Amino acid sequence: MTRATARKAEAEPDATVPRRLLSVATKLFAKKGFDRTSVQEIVEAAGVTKGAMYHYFDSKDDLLYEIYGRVLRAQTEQLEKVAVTEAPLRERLRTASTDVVVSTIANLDDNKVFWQSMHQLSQDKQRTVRAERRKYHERFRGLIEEGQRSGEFRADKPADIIIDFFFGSVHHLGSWYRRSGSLSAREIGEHYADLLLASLRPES
Amino acid sequence: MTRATARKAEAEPDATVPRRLLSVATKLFAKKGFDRTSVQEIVEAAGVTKGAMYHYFDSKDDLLYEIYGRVLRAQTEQLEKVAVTEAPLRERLRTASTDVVVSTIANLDDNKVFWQSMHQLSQDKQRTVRAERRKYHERFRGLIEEGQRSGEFRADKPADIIIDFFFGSVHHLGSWYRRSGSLSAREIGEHYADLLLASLRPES
DNA sequence: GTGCACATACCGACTGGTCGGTCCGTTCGC
DNA sequence: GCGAACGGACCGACCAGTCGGTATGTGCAC
Repeated sequence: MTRATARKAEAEPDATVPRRLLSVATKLFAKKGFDRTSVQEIVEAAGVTKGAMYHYFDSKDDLLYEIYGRVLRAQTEQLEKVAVTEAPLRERLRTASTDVVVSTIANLDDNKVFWQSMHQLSQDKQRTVRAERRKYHERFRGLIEEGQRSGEFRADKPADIIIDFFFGSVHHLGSWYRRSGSLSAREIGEHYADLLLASLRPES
Repeated sequence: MTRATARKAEAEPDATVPRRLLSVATKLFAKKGFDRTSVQEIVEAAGVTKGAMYHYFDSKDDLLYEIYGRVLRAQTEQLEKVAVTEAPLRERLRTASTDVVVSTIANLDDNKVFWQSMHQLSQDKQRTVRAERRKYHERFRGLIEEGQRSGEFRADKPADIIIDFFFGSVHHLGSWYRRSGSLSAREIGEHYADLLLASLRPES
C-alpha cells in the first residue's frame, strides 16, 4: 500500500482492495455463514479476483481473523476510554454498557460473524481471539468488582456470573435485532444498562 | 421397528439406529459445526452406513431439524408444566428461569448446535423453528406481563426487552460454560433467576 | 409347518459438482 | 527494469445424495 492510498484509506474505508474485501466478506459471512461463502463469491462482490485476495490474505481463515481483530480492537479501545474517566463508578458502568450495546448494533454484521463462525477458525487463531476477548471481559469485570468492594453493588453474586449474564445478552443482539424494530440502538442500550444496574443493586 | 426394539428404545435412548444417528450427529455438530461434519463421519461414528442414514432421514438438513425439534419440544413442555401451577407468580418465574438454565446446560450440545448452525437450515425449516421458538418466548413473556399488570414487577421496561435480555444470557451459556467449572448447573440457574428477578423489582 | 409375497432395514460404490488454494502471466507506477 | 498489484486457468480433495443390491423378518394361504 502506498502513502497515497493509505491516506485515502483513512477517509474512505472501502477505498483499498483489502478493505473492500474485508467489508464484503463481513457482509457475506453474516448473511450466509463462513463455510457457505466461497472465496469466488467474495472476490466477485469486491470486484477483484482470487489473485488479489491471496495477495493480501494468507487464506480464507485469515480474512475471518482480521474481522475479529477489527471488532476487538474497537471495543477494547472504547471501553478503555470510559473506564479511566473520573466519573462516578455507576456512571462509568452505565456509559460502558450502553456503549457496548450501541456499537454492537452499529456493527451488527461483525458481531453475527463473530458468534456464528468463531469455531471455524483454526485452533491457533481461536485461542488468540479468545484471549483478547477475555482481556476485554476482565477489564469490564474490574468495574463491577470495584463497586462490590465499595458496597455500591451487591456482593453476593460472583462478578464472573454478572459478566457472562450481561454479555450473553449483548452478544445475542445479532440474532434478534432488526433495524426495522421500534427501538433505536441507543434506547436498547439504555434499557440494557438499566437492567444491569438494577440487577446489581444491593438487596434492601 | 419391532415391538421389542420400541420398548427397548424408551429405556435406552441410543438403542435404535435413528436415535444413535441423532445422538452422534449432535455431538459432532456441536464440536465441528454442521458444514464441517460430513455425513460419512456421522455414519461411521454411529457404526452404520449412508444407506442407513438416508433410510431414516431425508437429508443432512433433516437430521439437524430433528435435533431442533427435540430441544424445543422438551423446553416448551417443561415451561408449560411450571406456568400453570398455583404457586405465586414470582415463584413460578423463578422456577421457570432456573429450569431453563439447568436444562440448557444439561443439553449443552443441542444448544450449541442450535445457535451455531441454525442459519444452515433451509429457509422453510428455519421459519418453522423460529415460529416454535417465538411461541415459547411468548409464553414466558406472559408471566412477566402478568407481574407488570399487578405491579409486582417494574412496568417501565417493555417485556420484550426483558425476554431478549434474559434469553440472550441463557442462549450464550453454550459458549462459555464448562462442566469443569466451579459452579453446578443449578447454582448458575439460581444466580440467573436471581438476577432476572432483581432487574424486575419496581424502582424504590 | 412350509413356502411365498412383501416390507423393512440396511450396505457401499459411484457421480456430479464445489471449493480452497496455487501458479504463472501481465500490467503499471516509480 | 523491477517489484508490487493484480488476473484467471487449473488442480486435487472432498462431499451430499443416489441407486441397485442383500438380508432379515412378518403375515398369510394352504
